[in-house]
Amino acid sequence: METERLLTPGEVALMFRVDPKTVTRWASAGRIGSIRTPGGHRRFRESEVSALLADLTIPASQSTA
Amino acid sequence: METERLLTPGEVALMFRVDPKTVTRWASAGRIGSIRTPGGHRRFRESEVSALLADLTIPASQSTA
DNA sequence: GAACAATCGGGTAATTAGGGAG
DNA sequence: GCTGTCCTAATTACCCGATTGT
Repeated sequence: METERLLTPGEVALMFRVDPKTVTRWASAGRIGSIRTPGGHRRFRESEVSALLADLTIPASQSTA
Repeated sequence: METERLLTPGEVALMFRVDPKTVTRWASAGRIGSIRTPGGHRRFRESEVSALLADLTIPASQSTA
């Protein structure tokens, strides 16, 4: 089995440079998949977060011509 | 975990001494790389911004010779 | 059981996005 | 062509006290 690395809201917040509450809001809005602990805290799949971050990343168009 | 430092439009605007709107236009024009949050807000790589800022900073030719 | 940091939930200000006219 | 300002709507950030995780 492959051990999927899980990230906390704080970790994801650091990656996107947003508030942990914002990450929670994304999960509530269904913009990102989340896993809840028995206590109600959210965890996020590292692969999904990385993919989302990469997908939303727009490189600069080099126009040094 | 290696986390790339990201900057908000407002922070970049302060660095360049321009309006945040102008920074947004640079991103739209592809003149600077950008990362969008799932909510649509932009974030910028600190390293890229610094490099661009340094590139625009033309040091007065040292005429010490 | 106790302590600490982080996350939970809800509510309110600040920032940002997008279009338009100067 | 580029930038700063005005507008409205959406998103995000910080406030609180209570619960969860380590």
